[in-house]
Amino acid sequence: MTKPQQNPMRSVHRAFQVLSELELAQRPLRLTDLAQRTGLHIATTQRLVNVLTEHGYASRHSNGYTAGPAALSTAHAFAMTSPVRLIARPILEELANATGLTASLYVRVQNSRVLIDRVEGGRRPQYSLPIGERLPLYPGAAGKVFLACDPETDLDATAADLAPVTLADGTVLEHSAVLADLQDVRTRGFAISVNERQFDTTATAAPIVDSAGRILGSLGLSGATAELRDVESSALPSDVRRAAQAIGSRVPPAN
Amino acid sequence: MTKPQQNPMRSVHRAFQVLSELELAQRPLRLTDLAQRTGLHIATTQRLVNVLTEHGYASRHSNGYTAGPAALSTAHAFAMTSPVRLIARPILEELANATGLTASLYVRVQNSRVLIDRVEGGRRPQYSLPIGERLPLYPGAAGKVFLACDPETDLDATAADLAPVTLADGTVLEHSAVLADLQDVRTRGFAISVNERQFDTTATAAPIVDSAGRILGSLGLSGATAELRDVESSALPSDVRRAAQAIGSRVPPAN
DNA sequence: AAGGTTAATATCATAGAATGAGAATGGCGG
DNA sequence: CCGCCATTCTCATTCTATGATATTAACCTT
Repeated sequence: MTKPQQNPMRSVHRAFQVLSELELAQRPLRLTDLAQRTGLHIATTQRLVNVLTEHGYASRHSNGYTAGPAALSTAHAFAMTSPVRLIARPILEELANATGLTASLYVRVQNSRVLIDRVEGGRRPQYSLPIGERLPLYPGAAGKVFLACDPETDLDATAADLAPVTLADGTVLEHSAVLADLQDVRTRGFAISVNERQFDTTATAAPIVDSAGRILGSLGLSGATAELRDVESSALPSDVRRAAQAIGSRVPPAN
Repeated sequence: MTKPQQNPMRSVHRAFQVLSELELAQRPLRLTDLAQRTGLHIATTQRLVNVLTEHGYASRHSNGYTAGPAALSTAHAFAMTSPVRLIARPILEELANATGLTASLYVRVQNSRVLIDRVEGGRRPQYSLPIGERLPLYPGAAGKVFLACDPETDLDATAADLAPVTLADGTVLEHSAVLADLQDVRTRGFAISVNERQFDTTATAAPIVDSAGRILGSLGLSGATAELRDVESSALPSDVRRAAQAIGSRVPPAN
């Protein structure tokens, strides 16, 4: 998606561009497809996927290339070493136990968020392991937080980029609605979403900020909309906000 | 570890070299450390790790760099699309249910194996999620299979590279012992390990081979040594072998 | 706090790697 | 058996990647 068409480290950037397409496709891609999607010359694409494959980040199959197993081991290393994740873990458990809801930890990667860790709250068992899932920044409480709570972000421009957005309940948000939403999140320091990204799911989220003011992640708490009719007036948002602050204060600042 | 110091795609190779060190270290590394470990110039290392960070495959913290969250989402994509994994899943469950043991699926990445999927058998609950763990090829049943069952591999040279090896029970294997072991695995078509990599763990494993004879992975079944005193004479090895063949026969050949 | 030390980033000329056009090979399906 | 599509190879040109050095920033010691 991102096309860093600048000079420096071009081939490396392109390698990750290819990898990103493999990840995005969620199905095997033929070399030609890859070349088309990335906009690179076939020969170039070929050399890049060969390197990716050699290192295990891509795999070749009968019907094309997919992401490779090396990503799994790198992900494992990340999970074992990420300070935010390690610090947040017990707090996720605490939140999930206390509320019976699902506690989730996201970090931002470029223009999306990635689910880093999750503790399911109670009843309904979890069938799929969505950890590692990549989601958009806008619809969804935990995503909005990244946009709204980053002082660097120009909310107006961002809203313009995003709009119009269609939510899971069918609502369509225009520029002004998105902007108002983001501004609201920014001033309140937390976000609430009702049936935004997933129908019948309500969530509240708050930013995890280090002492230097950088956003390290987003802490979300979600459950069935039916069970959360009174989120706005409940203590949940401030609970989440407090928990997020607790995490942030324990993570040493990046520099 | 691998140093592809050839000309083509040098910078991309180096990028993965850096990433590999980050993964291996399992702790934050400072830029200088990274440069030393990879043998690259500091300036070069810096540019590479910046690109990695920009794409989310590395993260910067107060005390150095670690692997980054993008690896998680790529890993997720891999898990959702890998044919071997998808095909093997039900068979892992079946094996684990039938035997009460732990069924594991590994694939090879360069000179190591990565745990792709696992179904725990019965009693003892699993505390850590070791999926993604990177292990050596030699000690351990599931690893040996990759070396022994690949007709391309020169067992004698491989044994020479490996020896001497110290097992978890303290045994030290010299060249001849390793060679004999590998040859045995090759002729029998499955491997057995007792207290080799983990003390008090016994395992048996067989290669997953596609119709073209390429090794796609390794299927292992493991449990406490005490419960598996009679593996050699039991039906387990051939059960595993049969299951591995079943998987292999359902995966379309790579080309 | 201030000075000394180490780490991270910027600058720049040169070498050589990366690129893309096209040709050649290899597989697959008809 | 033949033609088609995907992949791999070849090669000259250009621009990117490199590494020595200089600069800035962070850190720790006292």
